[in-house]
Amino acid sequence: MAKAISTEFIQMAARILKTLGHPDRIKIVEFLEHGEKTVGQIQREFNLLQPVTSQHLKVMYDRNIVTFRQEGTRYFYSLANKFILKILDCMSEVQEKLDSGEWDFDFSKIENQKELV
Amino acid sequence: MAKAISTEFIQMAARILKTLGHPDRIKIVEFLEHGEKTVGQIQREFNLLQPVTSQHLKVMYDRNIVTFRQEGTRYFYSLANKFILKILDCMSEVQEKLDSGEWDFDFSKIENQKELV
DNA sequence: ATTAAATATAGTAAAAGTTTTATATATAGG
DNA sequence: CCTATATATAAAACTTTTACTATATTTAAT
Repeated sequence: MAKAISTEFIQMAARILKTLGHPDRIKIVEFLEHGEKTVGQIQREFNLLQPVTSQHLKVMYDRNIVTFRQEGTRYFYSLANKFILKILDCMSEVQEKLDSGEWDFDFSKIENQKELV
Repeated sequence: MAKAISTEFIQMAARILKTLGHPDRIKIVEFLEHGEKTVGQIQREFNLLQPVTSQHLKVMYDRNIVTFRQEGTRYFYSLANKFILKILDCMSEVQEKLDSGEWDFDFSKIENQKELV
């Protein structure tokens, strides 16, 4: 059983989880695990529109998920902290368990859902 | 470096992360780690309104984060899968690192933020 | 100077999430 | 049967996200 989590930390964690709660952004963050990438590389990798890519990156920058350095006209983005790495580890660990059949999820309820409330 | 994450899994993970990206819901889920709880227990623990509590639980039920059993007029909620436990572990691990000073975050950017886009 | 490339920013409409207040449902107890 | 308790559901107002289109900014190259 893990130790209880403090209030300030919860606020921050909620922000980060919420922000990562978007398929594009999970993909981007996972891509960045392989090293820093330019906006163009990210955009092409996932077939995103340029402004969408920039916007995702901006949101993640504002929430301390990614950081960047500029080189000429290029912006190289990379992961901003180790929490993100932990979450990525967590996700791939879970996926392994699912793939191996060790764990099983019932996704039936969460398919094709739009609004919930 | 973790293994790449599959598309279907990403969809599901995004849903779960997004849903957990709310302070009340992180607290609730962490509370449920200690064992099943009734709506009333949760509500009192965190000083939430009853409908708010029910709604959080409904959203989390719909997204396969919690499950419940009914006993008379009481509903006992509990965690629905191990992914959630992993995420909780991940969070408390990160908090430990922060507490111990081993890791350091810069939260300056994310304080008092409302809209980002 | 002019143009092209890379990226950011702005604006807006639509969708989703949140909060609050009110009400309904179901079960247990008298 | 009647009432109280526990919880769910509904509806409305509000806030935040998302997606899209258009435009601005900056740097590099000619």
